[in-house]
Amino acid sequence: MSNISKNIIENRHLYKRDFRWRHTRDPYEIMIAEFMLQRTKANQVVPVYDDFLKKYPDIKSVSKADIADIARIIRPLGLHWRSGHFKKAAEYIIREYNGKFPSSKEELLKIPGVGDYVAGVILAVAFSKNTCIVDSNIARVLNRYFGLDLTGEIRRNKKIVELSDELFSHCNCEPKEMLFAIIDFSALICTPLNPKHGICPLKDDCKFVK
DNA sequence: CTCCTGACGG
DNA sequence: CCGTCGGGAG
Repeated sequence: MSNISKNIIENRHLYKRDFRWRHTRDPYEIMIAEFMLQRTKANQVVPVYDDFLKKYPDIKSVSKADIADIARIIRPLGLHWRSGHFKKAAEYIIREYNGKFPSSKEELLKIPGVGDYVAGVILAVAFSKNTCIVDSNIARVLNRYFGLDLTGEIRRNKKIVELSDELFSHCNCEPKEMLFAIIDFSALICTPLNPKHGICPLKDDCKFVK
């Protein structure tokens, strides 16, 4: 495990991506990005994220927003039922926490629209807390690397969750660095179709290649 | 056709 | 635990 963890960080330059939402530790800006990124490609989110923060720069402005206007802004992303989450989450945080984000997973999970993944990202990025984070990409990488041969919806598989937990606990870096590194690795190298084995820094230890 | 930094209701 | 939501890109 320390091997894959180390390799993913050290070869970061091979698959580095950069996004605006990675330059903030403001939980509000992180939450907005994560809402938009659910089942959605990051490049697709870029212009929408800019538009959204321009109109709704802080949590108070969203709490007073017109949901129809939010829906209009995020329409290019699909999954339009998400538009309600933005306002409900903002209202909830203002009502329960006077506008200041809580820093425990238990509390974060009570925020409308915030599930296991978004809560984990907020903890890791905004509060530098090492927590288990599993998305469909991370699950795919671990499934392949360790030769688990799982199919279908593998994100909630117990073994995958354990491995991800180990992966993050073995990283001697900010948890967000591991998060961004493995997501970029999975998006650019360990792709769903036609993974790029030729330039993959993990191929020597990866059971999927063999 | 599959897939995208998932969350929710049933 | 499982089906579903969704537009856009490849």
